[in-house]
Amino acid sequence: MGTTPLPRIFYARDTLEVAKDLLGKVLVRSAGDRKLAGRIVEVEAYKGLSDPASHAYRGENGRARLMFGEVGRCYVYFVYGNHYCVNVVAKSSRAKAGAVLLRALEPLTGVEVMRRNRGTEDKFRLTSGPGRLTRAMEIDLKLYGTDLTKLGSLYIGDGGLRPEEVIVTAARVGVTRAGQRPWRFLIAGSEYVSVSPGQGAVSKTQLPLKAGLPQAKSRRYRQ
DNA sequence: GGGACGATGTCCT
DNA sequence: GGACATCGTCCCC
Repeated sequence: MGTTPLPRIFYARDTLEVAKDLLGKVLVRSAGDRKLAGRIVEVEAYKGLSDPASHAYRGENGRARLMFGEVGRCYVYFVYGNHYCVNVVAKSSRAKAGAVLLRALEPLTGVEVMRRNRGTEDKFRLTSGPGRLTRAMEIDLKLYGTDLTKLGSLYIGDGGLRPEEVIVTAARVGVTRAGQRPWRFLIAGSEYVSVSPGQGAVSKTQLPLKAGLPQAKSRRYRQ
């Protein structure tokens, strides 16, 4: 699992569909002789020109230009003077721009390096948040524009949901410019998500999530 | 050219 | 629950 990069056609579909299908896939960071990897458990979709919360909302300018280009590349940006966030460009052929923000991972490979990078031993907090996961995985602006469909310093490998896993749909986090659009998707019951739907930050004792939350159909991407 | 603020995380109370 | 770190962008002088 996670050794073959997803092909470009995976990303050439509706942004919301790609977002949901990215759950369970594996983000891989190769840095020198090190390999860091984590399973994607939480994402958010940003729909370009029709989405006031998207950096692409104001048009094809500056850093956002990338979201109007080739799908399957990564859009990295810097926020709050402290953190990097990583997105994947994904959109149907009709859409002008679109991207999926990676919000949380389940650490798989290189956990000790991630602990060092994050300065904490708590495995549930190493990669449970967009800023945390980039810190753990050593992702910054140098990787802006990296082609994630090629075996390289950063790519997304195959994988999928386990049969019992269900996708939960929720409002996006930290978004102030668009009304509450239910464009956040996470794996129900994962102990590695950032913010549980309708609650504050996730702590170990609040988990696992159980049924009763609004849900989207669980589905698998066919290789 | 400058000021406000953000797709956040951490520490403190 | 709230302050604040800290800087790239955007938007409006």
